[in-house]
Amino acid sequence: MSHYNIDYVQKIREQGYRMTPQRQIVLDTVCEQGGHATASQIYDSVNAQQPAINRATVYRILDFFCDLQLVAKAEIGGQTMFEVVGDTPHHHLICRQCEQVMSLPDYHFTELAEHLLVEHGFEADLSHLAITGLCAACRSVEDD
Amino acid sequence: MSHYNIDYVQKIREQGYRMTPQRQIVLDTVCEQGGHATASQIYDSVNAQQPAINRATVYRILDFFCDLQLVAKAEIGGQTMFEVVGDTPHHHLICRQCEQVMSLPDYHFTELAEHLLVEHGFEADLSHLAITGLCAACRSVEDD
DNA sequence: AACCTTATTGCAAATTTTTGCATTAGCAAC
DNA sequence: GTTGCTAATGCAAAAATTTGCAATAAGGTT
Repeated sequence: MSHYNIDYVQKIREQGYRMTPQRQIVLDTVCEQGGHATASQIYDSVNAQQPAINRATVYRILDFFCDLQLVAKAEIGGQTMFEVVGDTPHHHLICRQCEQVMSLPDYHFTELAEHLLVEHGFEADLSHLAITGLCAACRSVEDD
Repeated sequence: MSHYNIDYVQKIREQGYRMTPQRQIVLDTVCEQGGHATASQIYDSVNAQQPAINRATVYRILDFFCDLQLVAKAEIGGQTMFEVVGDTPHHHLICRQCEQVMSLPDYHFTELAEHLLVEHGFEADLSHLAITGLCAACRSVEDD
C-alpha cells in the first residue's frame, strides 16, 4: 500500500506479468501479517476487505508470488505457511516436539551456499529455509 | 517384507505404538518405490495390493512415519513427496526452473549442524533437506 | 488362550487445494 | 483515448487432505 510496493510492481511487470488489484491486496495482506500465515488465514483477511475475490485466485496469487520469490512458502508444524521475503534473509528452526519456531540469521549459510555454487554449480535460494529438529528445551527434557 | 523391517517394528513398539498390517504395507510400498513418491502414488500402489485399506489411513500412516522419522517428507516441484529415511542421509537440490532433482551427500551440512547445536542448542534433523535454486544448466541459459 | 486397555482403522463428511474454461481486464502499441 | 493481445479472474466442479466418531484389533497381562 506504500512506496516500496513500486518495486514489486516493477518486478512483476519486468517479467511480462500484470499487477492487478487482487494481487495488490494479497501482497498487502501478506505484508501486514508480519510473520507467517496460512493460505486460509490470508484468504480470510483478503475476503474481509474484498469479498468478491475468489478463493482460487488467492491460492493462485500466492503460488505466483512464490515463483517470483516475493513470498516464501514453508512447512511449519505440518502447516504450509507464507511470509514476505523481506530484505533481511533469515531462516527458521522448528522444534519437532514443541513446534516452536525460532528465527535464525542468514550468515550461517553463506558458506554452505558457496560450497553448493562452487562444487555443484547450483545457485541455492538460501533465504527462508525451514529446518526441523529438537530445540534446547525439549532436548533437556528428553535426556532425563 | 524382509529382515531389516524388524528394526522398524521395534522402533514403533518402543514408543508405545503398534505395528499393523496397514502400516507394514505402506512401509513396504514406500521402500519399494525407491525414490520419491507422492501420497497419491503410494495410496494407489497400496490400493492395488489391498483394496480394503482406506485412503485416510494411508495419509495418517505417512504422517505417523514422518513423526517417527522413518519417512521424510519434502516439497519438490510444488508436490509433497515421501521417501524412506535410509541409512545414507542425503539432501536434494531442486532446480526452480527445470525442476530437476539432484541428490547431495550429507557432509556439506555437518558443519552447519555443529553451528546450530553449539550456538543455539538446536539439534537439527539435517537429513533429507530440500533446497531450491537454479541448477548449472539453467543458470547458463539465464545469462545469455 | 481369554481379557483389557487404548491405539488404530474405516467410513462419511468437512475442509483445503487444484483445475478447466469462458469472461474480464492489464497494459503496450498505436 | 482506442485497440488488441493474452494474462488473470471468477465460477463450478474435481481432486486432495483432514477430521470426528464408532467399531476393530494389537499386544501386554493374567
